[in-house]
Amino acid sequence: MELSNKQITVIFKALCDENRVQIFRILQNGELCACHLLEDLHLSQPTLSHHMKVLCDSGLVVGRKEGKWMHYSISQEGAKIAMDCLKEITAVNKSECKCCNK
Amino acid sequence: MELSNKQITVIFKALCDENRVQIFRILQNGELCACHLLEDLHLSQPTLSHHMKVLCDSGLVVGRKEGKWMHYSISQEGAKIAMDCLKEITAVNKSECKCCNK
DNA sequence: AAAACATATTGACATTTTTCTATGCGTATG
DNA sequence: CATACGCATAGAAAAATGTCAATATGTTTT
Repeated sequence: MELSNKQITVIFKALCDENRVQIFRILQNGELCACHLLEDLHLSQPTLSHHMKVLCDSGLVVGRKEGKWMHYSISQEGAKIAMDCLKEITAVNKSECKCCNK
Repeated sequence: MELSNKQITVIFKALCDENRVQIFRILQNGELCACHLLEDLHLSQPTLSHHMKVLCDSGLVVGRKEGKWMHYSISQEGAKIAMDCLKEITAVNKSECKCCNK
């Protein structure tokens, strides 16, 4: 995959804000339009719109436009990419310490 | 496990900064003390210290004090918790849309 | 065509985060 | 024991992020 440091930060920014984490919890019950998400969150509509953009940019959430509604859902492909990325970045190649060879 | 939204943000903040992602890449080659990390990064010593605190708070990195040196390494337990957390938060229980039943 | 509705964008402001210099603290070493 | 060394903390400035009110855009409905 070979994601850049910058790309990795974009993915995990999705999970760096409490409101966005809460949005994941809500979307776990299925696709939802923005106006219904808004009902469950103490946020203004523009703020929610901003968070949904961050989430879509991360790839962990996808939006589907239907008429005047935007339906958002958790992306399983995005989740897989994030998981692979997390696994890759936390993998250790060597365990001995270069400083003291322990 | 049942982590709070706040706790989840603390974990993934580790990966929301390019310098911190780079620190993971360096630590993949094994445990390293702060002064050696510093050589590979364009950061002041206090800034690195700040980032190492964020990383340790996330649980993805652990520090080991040895004399006047702090040795940092990627925590496999922390990585497992983060992966479980990511898997949990992106899991979908239902897939139909409550708005339009699609 | 006008009005209503759902969402996005703009611009301003507050908060948080990143970064640095200066300094403090503990440990080792001459 | 004084000095040097490695790292952490404090405090301040700059940059990024989160937030809202106002407004724009696009779609549906009357």
